[in-house]
Amino acid sequence: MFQPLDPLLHSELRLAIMSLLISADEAEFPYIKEQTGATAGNLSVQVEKLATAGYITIEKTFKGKRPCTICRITPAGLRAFEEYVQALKSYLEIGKA
Amino acid sequence: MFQPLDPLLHSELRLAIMSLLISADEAEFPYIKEQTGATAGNLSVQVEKLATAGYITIEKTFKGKRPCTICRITPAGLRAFEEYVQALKSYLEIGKA
DNA sequence: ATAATTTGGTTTATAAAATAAACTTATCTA
DNA sequence: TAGATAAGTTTATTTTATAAACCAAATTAT
Repeated sequence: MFQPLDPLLHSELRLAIMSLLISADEAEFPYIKEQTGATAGNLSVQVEKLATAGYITIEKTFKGKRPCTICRITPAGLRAFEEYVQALKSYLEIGKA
Repeated sequence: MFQPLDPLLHSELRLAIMSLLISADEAEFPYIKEQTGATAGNLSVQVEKLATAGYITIEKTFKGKRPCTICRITPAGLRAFEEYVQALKSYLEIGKA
């Protein structure tokens, strides 16, 4: 009946992060922060969780002299996102099939 | 960019409950329990939360001699669900619009 | 030059949420 | 009548989300 929802993706902020990375394919920490409206602390924690799960990668480089954290989605992350969307449909597609 | 997700609906179990009630329009506690696979305790708590928010009603009657708890969705609940689905789309519809 | 501010974060503590375990009451059944 | 089952509720535990506090380096102001 209802397919289980990946708890890692069923989170407003983490879902937003994944959504951004899918369309942008690469994004800097401050940009994600701005787009999601998250605090830096919260974002840091959630990004770390996604990386630990292998859904994204975190590259720490420099932009001139300032540190620059770049996030990218992984193939596993993309798959997980797609499965999550499929699972969600079992809750949303009312009376269909 | 991303629309906020009603935290009351952004929960696997509560979303399943709402989904059931939308298609069934009326459901008994044990039926919801069976369909969602939730424990009675968890279900009791979550159903109570939805009722407190005015998203569903809880009618306590009897079926023969045994107690029987019937849940129904309210117009406000239906609206909230629809808004939730709309909001979700801002996270899922990648690269569209 | 150095003090204050801003940038770019991380770590840690707190608040909220989900979940299950334990309990209650009443009804069947052996 | 003793034990099991049904139908929940209440309470406790665990997990999660979130924000507050912190840190280091770079920039700006005095």
